[in-house]
Amino acid sequence: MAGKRKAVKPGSVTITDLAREAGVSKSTVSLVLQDSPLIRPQTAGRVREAAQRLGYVYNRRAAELRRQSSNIIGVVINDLTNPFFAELLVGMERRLVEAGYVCLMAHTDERLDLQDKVLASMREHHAAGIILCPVFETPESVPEAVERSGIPLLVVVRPFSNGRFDFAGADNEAGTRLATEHLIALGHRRIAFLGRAGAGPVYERRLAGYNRAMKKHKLAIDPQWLINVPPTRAGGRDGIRQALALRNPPEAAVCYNDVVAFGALSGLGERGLMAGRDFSLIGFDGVAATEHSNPPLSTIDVEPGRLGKAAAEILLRRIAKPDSLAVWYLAAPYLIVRQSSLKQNLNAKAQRTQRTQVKNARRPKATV
Amino acid sequence: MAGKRKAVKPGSVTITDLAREAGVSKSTVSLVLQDSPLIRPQTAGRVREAAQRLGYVYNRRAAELRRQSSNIIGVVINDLTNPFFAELLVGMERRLVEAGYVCLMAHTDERLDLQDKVLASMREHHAAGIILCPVFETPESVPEAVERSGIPLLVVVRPFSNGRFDFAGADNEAGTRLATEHLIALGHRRIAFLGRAGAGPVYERRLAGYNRAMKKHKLAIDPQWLINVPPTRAGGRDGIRQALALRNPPEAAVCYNDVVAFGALSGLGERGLMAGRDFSLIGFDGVAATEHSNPPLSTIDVEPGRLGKAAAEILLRRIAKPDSLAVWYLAAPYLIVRQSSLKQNLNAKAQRTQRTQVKNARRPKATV
DNA sequence: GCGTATTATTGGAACGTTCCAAACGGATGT
DNA sequence: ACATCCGTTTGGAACGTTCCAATAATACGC
Repeated sequence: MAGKRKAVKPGSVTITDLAREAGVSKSTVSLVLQDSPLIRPQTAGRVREAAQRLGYVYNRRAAELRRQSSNIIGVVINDLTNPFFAELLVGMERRLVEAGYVCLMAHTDERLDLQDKVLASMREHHAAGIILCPVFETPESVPEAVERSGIPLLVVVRPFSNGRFDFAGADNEAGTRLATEHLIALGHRRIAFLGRAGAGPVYERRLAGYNRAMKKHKLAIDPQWLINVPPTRAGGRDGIRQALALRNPPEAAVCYNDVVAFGALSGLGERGLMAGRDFSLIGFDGVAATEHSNPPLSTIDVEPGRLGKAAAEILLRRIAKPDSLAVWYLAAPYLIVRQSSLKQNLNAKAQRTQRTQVKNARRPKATV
Repeated sequence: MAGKRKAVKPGSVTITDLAREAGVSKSTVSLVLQDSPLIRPQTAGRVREAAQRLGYVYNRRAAELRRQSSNIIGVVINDLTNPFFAELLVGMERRLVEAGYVCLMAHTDERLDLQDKVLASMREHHAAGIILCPVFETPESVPEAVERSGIPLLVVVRPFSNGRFDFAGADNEAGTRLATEHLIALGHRRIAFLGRAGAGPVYERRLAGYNRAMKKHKLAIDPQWLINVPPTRAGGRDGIRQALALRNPPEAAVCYNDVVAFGALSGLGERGLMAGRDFSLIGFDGVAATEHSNPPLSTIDVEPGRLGKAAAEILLRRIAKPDSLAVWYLAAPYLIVRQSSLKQNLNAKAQRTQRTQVKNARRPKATV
């Protein structure tokens, strides 16, 4: 009884086969497949039964060709290895499939040529929309080309100076300002900043937040504290090594992101030092792993998963009404204090309490 | 001169437009687009020029409809948040785009209903192949349905008992055997195993390796050392807490995977303990982050990225010849010793040397 | 019974490609 | 002058859907 009648030649059973099997026209079958109320339930039943019997699978590409539509969203990410992006992607993807889309994922590895290639590919697939986290130094012509091809585009994380494109990211400057103020509030004065200088707008804003907070509290910045390392774990470790080797070493550091901070934790460890006791460290992004690093990492949380979801939603909105004004979404970051930035190590229970308090206390809504 | 002639109505310029513009037939245009040697270079030039001028973009879905082909590979992952899967995915994706494919990524979050949904979706898109990391408790009917629909299928990481499907994974038992032997060689006798019991074949094999090694060295296993926690960071932390609270506490632990081990590092830290000095810890997977945790984590490396690449290659091979025999690929894991599993903390330089030695010494090829 | 709504169904032309078979123009051979 | 062949080019029928316009079937009012 169940599905063996016709030896199922792969993908070969079509709407016309169903029509023949159910004794109706292919138009009718088509209407049934879209649950049209026009069809008498009885006939619909017959058709569905036939579909079951023949093992029919809907040919979406044929349908989309005809309808000039698509349920594919292209997502271009540059470094999935960074948990921030992984969590971002998961957030997006979840929301997108919920809305009936499917996500064509591409990884650029910070390579411009790859990015061009995958974007072209997505155009050829007539993606219904594209979410792009551009590689460093992406010329504006790239998003412009996407836009010109008529595909709704959302830029994430790294903004273009040109505000014409929808954008979703975090308020980086506010974030590092919070981070730096936190370290200052702990009594630190000699605070370093670890990151890759000149690495685009994100770095700039984060550095600016740090500068701003330092200036506000009239703290001089020794230029040596601006430690220039790649935004990787290895970079973080090297950065902390450099920092400790200075004649005028810092006693705390705000890190470009959580990954750098993890590296820094490791770098402290190899010197027998412990963040939160011998040095204060704070990360940026709020990836899940911060909660269980050794020690747990204070961070500026932008809720990557939530940001991804928001990004997806903005794109969906844009697809629904292509001509509305560009939106510029900035997630408001908040501070999470954990053991990596405590003047002295309290016992575990006390720390936990403090964390929750902070987290609940200031948890602003994201602003649009 | 460059591309502004016709106001580009999105996606609207077709092969027929090019034909008109270049004064040839659409058949000719089609041949040009596929670099057919049949066409006189001169005419080809004219066509290409026209394409440039009109901003033509190839409509892959139309072509694929006609040719009954596809360059889409579906990739179903259950937990991108685990860096192992992220690295696996990156490895696959890189290889796939290199081969001219594009990757339809879906995240199942261990939910069977979602998995069904995305697999159906991939079938509708007529994916050229599917890479599936099945959620726990996936019934065999699921891969069978995929297979029946004629789409080449590769199962990764979690095997089905039925060996009919192509599979790529790691030699889990050998891995934990290595891990356990390493801890034993360090002089440990009371060794725990941290993981989620009953969580499918991967857990079983890994546990088996541990058991085997213990038995081989005639070490009794206190049942309490089999600590049952979810395979997450929080699980690892809880696991180590439980372990330390035992009347007969272990002095070392092999962890189900690196993520669990990271949690365990954190759990040790909150007790003021340090892996490699007060306790020995080893992970499994070899994710990049192990190199820069605090302290750096000993692990059983299966090279996730390389495994992903291998998986992609197997699938590509299967697509090329659909009727060849099923292949069962097991990456041979190897031991990486880092600070988390040293009897006492040597100084940093000595440790580094030891690590590299071990790494170079035994780095077996993967077996097919 | 007959027009007339109303409800269900259907034929067939699209959508943008590919690719077969056929045709074209010119050179070559006889 | 004709057949033949080669290198190029082309018409048009697919591929599996959707959807408009048109038709068929049924119900309704009179």
